[in-house]
Amino acid sequence: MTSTGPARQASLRERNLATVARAVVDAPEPLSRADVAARTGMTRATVSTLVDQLIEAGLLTELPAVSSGPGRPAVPLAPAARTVVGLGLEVNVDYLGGRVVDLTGEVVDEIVIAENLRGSPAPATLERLGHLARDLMARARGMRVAGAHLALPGLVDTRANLLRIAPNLGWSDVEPLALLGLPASLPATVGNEAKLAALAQLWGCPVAERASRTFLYVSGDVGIGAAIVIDGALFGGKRGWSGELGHVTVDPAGPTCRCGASGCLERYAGKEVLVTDVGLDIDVADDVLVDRLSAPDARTAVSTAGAALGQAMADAVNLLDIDRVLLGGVYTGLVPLLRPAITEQLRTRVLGAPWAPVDVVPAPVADHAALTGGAAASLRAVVEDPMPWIAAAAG
Amino acid sequence: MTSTGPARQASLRERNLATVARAVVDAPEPLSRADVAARTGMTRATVSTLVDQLIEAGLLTELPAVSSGPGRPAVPLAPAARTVVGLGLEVNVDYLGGRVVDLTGEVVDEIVIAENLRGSPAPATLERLGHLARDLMARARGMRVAGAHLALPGLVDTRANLLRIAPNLGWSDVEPLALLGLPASLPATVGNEAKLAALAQLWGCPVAERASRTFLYVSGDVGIGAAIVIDGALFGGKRGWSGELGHVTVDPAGPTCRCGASGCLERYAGKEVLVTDVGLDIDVADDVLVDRLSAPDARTAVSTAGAALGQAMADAVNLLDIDRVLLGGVYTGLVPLLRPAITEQLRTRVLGAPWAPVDVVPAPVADHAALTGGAAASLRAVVEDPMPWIAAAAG
DNA sequence: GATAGTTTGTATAGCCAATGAACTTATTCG
DNA sequence: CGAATAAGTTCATTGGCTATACAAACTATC
Repeated sequence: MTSTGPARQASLRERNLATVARAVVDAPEPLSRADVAARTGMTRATVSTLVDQLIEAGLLTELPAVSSGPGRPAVPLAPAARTVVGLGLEVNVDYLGGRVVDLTGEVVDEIVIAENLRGSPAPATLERLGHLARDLMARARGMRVAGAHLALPGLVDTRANLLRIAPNLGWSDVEPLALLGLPASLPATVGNEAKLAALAQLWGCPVAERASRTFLYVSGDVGIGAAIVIDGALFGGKRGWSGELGHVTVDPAGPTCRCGASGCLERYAGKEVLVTDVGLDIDVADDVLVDRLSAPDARTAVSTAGAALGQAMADAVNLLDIDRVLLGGVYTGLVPLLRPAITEQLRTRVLGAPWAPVDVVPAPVADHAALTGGAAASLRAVVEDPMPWIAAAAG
Repeated sequence: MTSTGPARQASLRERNLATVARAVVDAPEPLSRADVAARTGMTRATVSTLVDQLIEAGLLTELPAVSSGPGRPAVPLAPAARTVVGLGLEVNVDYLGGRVVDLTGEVVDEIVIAENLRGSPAPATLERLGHLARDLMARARGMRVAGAHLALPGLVDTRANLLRIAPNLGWSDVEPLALLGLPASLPATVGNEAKLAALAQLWGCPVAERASRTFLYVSGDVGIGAAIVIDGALFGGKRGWSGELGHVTVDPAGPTCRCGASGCLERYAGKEVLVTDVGLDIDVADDVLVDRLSAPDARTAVSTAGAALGQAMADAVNLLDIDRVLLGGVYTGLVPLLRPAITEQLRTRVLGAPWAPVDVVPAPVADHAALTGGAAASLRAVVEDPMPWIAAAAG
């Protein structure tokens, strides 16, 4: 209730350090101190001291100076490689794994174990993942791990780091962090798989490829999750349960869903429906499914799913006023097939469509995006608040 | 793209002034300087200088000291009455008007003209409203008008202050601010009626009655608009077109909507449908309609509308993770009638419902809420950034 | 009814961080 | 080689918050 805290002198430092760090990390190409000053409006003197601190803390590095034109050549700055890293973890129906990413966005290390985890025992599986995570951390010796984010396919209470229910894993009411057994000093949180994957689209790839800062990310798998990103910020809702697109009603008279309601999107466009429509097994690889759905006799299956997806998306767009949708998960490869039906729905059902059509594109980061997103989220926290790292480096 | 600006020393002042102003304005009862210090974490010395400036600027006042218990009696602080005011304006299908509100939340003055404005000519009507607004400003001589917000029932591009389309007025592509002819020095914006009404729920009533800071406000009239408020901030979407709940699809095979799509919520729970269901005219007063819908023979009409409303709300809640819905407009009085059908839908369709049921309550501010909300929005801007007012008072 | 006790509000010295202007450094161009 | 140019650094100055001490205004008690 009580607004934001007081602004002390130290707050100035905090904010300006973050501003400088952001400027360098988010820049498409290396900036000099002078560039940063011009871009942020600070004086070169201020930027200089801040940059020095960020270098000292291991968050930025100086690249070799290159001279172009008259004047003293600029010293280009870039995020430091392999000094501070983030750890992304995930358990999903068909694999479990971890990925280590550094501030440059490079994947430093990863372990991914493909395996069917439907109905696996939560404690044992999470203990295995914890072991895997500790292995990764041991292999990252010399680098400081900023934090870990665990992605799970289900309803995660982000305030309590509690998994309420993950229907496809068959898990419910799990406290995953306790079972992982990570060092207590490591900031760790649990998040929904789709939301962390969305963050990967925002930060987890080279700057040029990054998604615009406002979009809806839709992740198709057995369940259909979504994440809402507005102006570079994830919109999680009150408990982090936003984006349950899979249970938006497509037709109230439709088939019953696992969730107990009727006519949910999942029953029209979920992976289970897609595979059975074309006579495949749920464990089929995504590219095989895409191939099979490209065949002429799969056209009605595809257009039915696309229409349902488009209808649900239209509802979301009408509620949220978003003009860009990224399709991830199984849908990534299906974009060309699904797009006609989707855009038709968006065109007719979105009230604002005449003035700004909605873009539907495949998600740029596809490969285990939630792992990258989880790692990137930890790193983002460092960029947004570098002060603790300065203090630690000085101490 | 380029992050936030630099933090100068002056930024500290700006932020702390805002923090103090917020603390006093949002407090349920008057706070002393010492209270503010304790609550914000600043020192009494700092708070003292800041409070003095805010008093000087006419934003706060000292109330007579009351002594209770030992020690020097505290001087209670409160928002100043009738010094700075906000102006809310609105054109809707059945009236046009303006309202002047001060920092205490009191309505200082208002002019409301009940009148059927469907199909009225936009330029003439807005010029009339402009005249009315100038009258109100003249009558508020001695008070400083912080800003004006015009509420319109339609798609408003909040970045360009452009009305794209207001189907119920029959207006399209209007630039309302130019037609109002307000003084150029007055900050003025145009907004959607439902969104400004939602802001009234947040700020426009005595603190105790204020809605919690996260809710969905649904305004039922001919159209059905909604506004999403998360943590005290309106979620407008990219252009301010969020909350088009009236065009969420209830049944893709349903009747055709004015918007061209089929089965929109508006066709099940809009006022037009409600009145024709019970044989009334569209111009009927809201309380007459409520009375008529309370009759036993209106039960199916009510439950059909409630179920549709509940289904659309469930979609919204699944996407947004909000656990409180305020019903405004015609719906305010219908809450007891509609609630059973609505909550049934929410209970079965909202994925998170087992862990946190959704509250459905009538909106606390009902009477021309958009007027109050528009005025309150201007005042909120003053509270959130008092610095310019300090400077003006000093100069 | 004077005095101790308590809390509010104000004054003053000190500190921290950003500024601006001058200065140094490193390059290109003529 | 020197003039021009731009990057980065140094340093006195300024603004704003903190801490500490102090003045003010009240209650409670002997």
